[in-house]
Amino acid sequence: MKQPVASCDGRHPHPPGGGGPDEEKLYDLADLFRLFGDSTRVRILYQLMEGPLCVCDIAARLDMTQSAISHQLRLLKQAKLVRSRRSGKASMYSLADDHVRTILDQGMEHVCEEI
Amino acid sequence: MKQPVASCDGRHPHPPGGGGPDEEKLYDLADLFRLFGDSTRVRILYQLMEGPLCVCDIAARLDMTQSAISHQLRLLKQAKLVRSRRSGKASMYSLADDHVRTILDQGMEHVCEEI
DNA sequence: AATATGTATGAACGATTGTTCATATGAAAG
DNA sequence: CTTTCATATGAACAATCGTTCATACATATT
Repeated sequence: MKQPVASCDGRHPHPPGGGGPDEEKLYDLADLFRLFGDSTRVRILYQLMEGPLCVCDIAARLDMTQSAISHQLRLLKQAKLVRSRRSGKASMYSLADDHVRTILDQGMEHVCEEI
Repeated sequence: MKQPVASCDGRHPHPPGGGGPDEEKLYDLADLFRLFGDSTRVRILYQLMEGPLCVCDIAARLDMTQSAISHQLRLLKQAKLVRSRRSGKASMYSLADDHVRTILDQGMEHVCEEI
């Protein structure tokens, strides 16, 4: 199902073979967006924009179970969208970098303009 | 399950009630990203970045059935990410606006940097 | 009108996903 | 060590999703 080559230099309209641009990277791109494509995860990320939070605080703010939040945080962490550090018996989570903010902002901008 | 209020002015850390920022808009945001969260749709959009295409051409380029592509195009059109115009018996699809390009570029940038 | 070509769509099916439940792991307090 | 509090995780289940198949609709050609 997957096509072969890919790179990230850009600048290659459609390589003679005809697959399309950056074929393989497109799957990574979809994987990235898929993580932002769930309301629970988006709400978690937005909570973290205000600063680090532990799991139970996020769960409380979102009125969801600790388990549900923890599962989603695991996905976000795997994708390096959030970081975590132990603090006593709590785990403090925070946004991994400004990329996350940028992507959320861009998306929110689009949703709000909504021609 | 859904929380009440929302707006898009930004600038309100967390309204006293305690839901979070822009509660309702966050669902729209997730819905938007969800559309970018599928490799078929992302590949379609990338093909359209090079210019308008009819359904069967997209299907051919992506080596998928016409039906599969048509179904996805319907979703993309509903979300106003693509436009379509009839041209003879073919339907020509194109990106709806530059927002789509921006979001794809932003995402691709992140995937390519990938710290 | 009949045929051919391109597109749209409903139903069905398999696969993926998000939540819950139960339980395990980790860390601090008694 | 035992208990308590916070977090992590595997299994299971319902819901959602993407593709296929069959078929309907639309436009052009003969």
